[in-house]
Amino acid sequence: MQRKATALDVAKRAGVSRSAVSLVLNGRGDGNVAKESQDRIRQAAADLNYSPNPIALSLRNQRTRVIGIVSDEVVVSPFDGNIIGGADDVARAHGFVTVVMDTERDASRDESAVETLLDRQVDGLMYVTVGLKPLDVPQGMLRVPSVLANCYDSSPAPRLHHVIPDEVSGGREATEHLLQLGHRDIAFLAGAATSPAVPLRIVGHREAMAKAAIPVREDRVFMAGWDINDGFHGAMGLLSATERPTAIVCANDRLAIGVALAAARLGLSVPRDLSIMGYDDESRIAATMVPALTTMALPLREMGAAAMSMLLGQIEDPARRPTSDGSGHLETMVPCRLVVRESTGPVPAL
Amino acid sequence: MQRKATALDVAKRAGVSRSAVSLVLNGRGDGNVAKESQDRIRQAAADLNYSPNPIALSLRNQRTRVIGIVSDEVVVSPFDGNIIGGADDVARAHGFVTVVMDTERDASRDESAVETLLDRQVDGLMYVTVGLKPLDVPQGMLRVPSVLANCYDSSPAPRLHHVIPDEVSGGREATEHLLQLGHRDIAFLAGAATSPAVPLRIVGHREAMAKAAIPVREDRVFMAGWDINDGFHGAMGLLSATERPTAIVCANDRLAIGVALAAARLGLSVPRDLSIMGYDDESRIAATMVPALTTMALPLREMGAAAMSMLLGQIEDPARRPTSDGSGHLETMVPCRLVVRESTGPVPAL
DNA sequence: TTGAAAGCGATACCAT
DNA sequence: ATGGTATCGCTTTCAA
Repeated sequence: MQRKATALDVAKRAGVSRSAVSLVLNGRGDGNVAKESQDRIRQAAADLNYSPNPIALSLRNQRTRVIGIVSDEVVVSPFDGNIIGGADDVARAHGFVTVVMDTERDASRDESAVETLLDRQVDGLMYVTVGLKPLDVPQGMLRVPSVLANCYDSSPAPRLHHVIPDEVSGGREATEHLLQLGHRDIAFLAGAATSPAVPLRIVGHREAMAKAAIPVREDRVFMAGWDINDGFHGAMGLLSATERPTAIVCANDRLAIGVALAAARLGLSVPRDLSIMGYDDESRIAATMVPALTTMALPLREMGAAAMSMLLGQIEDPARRPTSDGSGHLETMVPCRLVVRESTGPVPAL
Repeated sequence: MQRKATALDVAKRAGVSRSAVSLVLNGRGDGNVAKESQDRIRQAAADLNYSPNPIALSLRNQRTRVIGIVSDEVVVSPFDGNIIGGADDVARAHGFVTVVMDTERDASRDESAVETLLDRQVDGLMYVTVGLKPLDVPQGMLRVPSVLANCYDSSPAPRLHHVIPDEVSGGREATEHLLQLGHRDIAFLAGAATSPAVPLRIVGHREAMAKAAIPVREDRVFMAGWDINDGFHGAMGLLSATERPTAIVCANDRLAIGVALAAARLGLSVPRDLSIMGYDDESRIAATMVPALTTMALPLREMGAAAMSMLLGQIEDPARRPTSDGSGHLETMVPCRLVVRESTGPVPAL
């Protein structure tokens, strides 16, 4: 592997000095360097396939064009992977590179991940979580421009901008979809109590029911958990009763799988006898379920992109960083998206 | 954010020169610097919370301690995420950081991802794929130490070391597990034809059947696809026939979900009437299925760790890089791991 | 219009 | 034993 061409090589070939090369290649040639020299320099650079050494640039400019991303569990999750994908797209488009450190659900690794990244001189930081949650913001994040994606500063006076999904309207629109199909007895399997998304979605559900003037039966709304077996057991309880709901909204697509399993075991046909809604639009799951799952898609890519745009904005214009006086608008809320497939249908005739 | 301490700051505080600081902090103090000065230097470094600037180090040493990882689709996959997790663990333990670029299934982005990474002066490269596959190795990977994880050089004379799972024994052991439970009529839903893992697992299946002296019915082994609906339709065909298999091996856990759905719809109880095996041990799926899935776990973390160890070895000792004469052992095969849960059981009595 | 020189932070060689 | 100096590759200021 022969050494890459440096600015000096280009200068020699063009018969000028390094400074001239630098000026021209950075668009500040006009008025400083003779038109003719400019051409020679550009030609030489092209010949040698020159591009400046980013390491040297970083050292010189004190900016690395690297964004550090800390994630609580990307590497095992199809979810926030998409947030990172959206963020990375935006970063790449601006000539930045992302370095992600995953703490694998071990919050005690947060600080050290941030320090490692800071040590590497990242220009900005982003913290991404799989599920919506309050975050005990690592100290280091306050030292450089930073944003939060799918989580929010848990301190009394939030200091960082965050981007989160609009869970209330997500819950509301899910229920509204079912309402429009004529359902009146709708159950809501709401995930696990630890997630702040849960109460928000329930609020949305209640709003929709209230608007339709339908009372919410308390035994129809409960925390089930997040996994297939949770959905299964929740549904078995709901569906074995003499009076069973005609539709079930699940807090994620895996719960919906459990519900579908339960329905099949009980001889119920979906969506003829029972409508099922998922949440997340999990890739490789929702679209290929049998029947294909109607679900509420989380706007993960958009969230990642929005968070990164916000961050890059702060980096290039430090004035945009949130002020410590707690003023200003620190929240971006992205709407969820209803995806209608085949697991929901008209309410069965009585 | 006040500036970080530099070697010069430490030198001043200790009343010595930068060189002395460098020597001492790199363990080459003895014989060069007075014991007393050494102590003062170490003390000063601790006081100032000094650590060398990695950017400056990179420029100076021409090594960045950054490993570039190109992945074909991590960000949407719970699978190779684990490979990367395993790789990252090892890298971190050696003071390296990983930068991953995901091409999101667009092979035309391979070269540019590699170039971006190379441009950033990574010390080594790793290419990771979700499923086993031959790889058209990006040119750039030949310019620095590189390894392949879950894929292999498709060229006639492989130039890069690769780490892959032992699919043949995976297929064999899956079938053997069922054989031990007394099953004789075993179906094999084998994924999609495009994956090289498919024929390998089938070979394993046939080996196991042959060893048990059971003829393989050709209508019992076929490519179904990789998704839930594929498993469902495959199983509906298999299970609606008058003579149905007592066990089905699936090429992944999502297929197994489809099979379970079909079984439930047909009123078949698992594992009483039908045993189902998955493959992958996909997180959040296999362990929480109803019933919990017996499955063949892919050794993803181990593969990532093995690949990274290999790579770091090559970086610190270039002599270990594969020679272009095609000699040497370029393959590391990692065994799969049977995980027995509840979806498999004794063959039903006739 | 051009080139020489300083500096970003660290290491290694070479005098002293 | 110690400190001065060149070097890594680049940008920027300043003199010519």
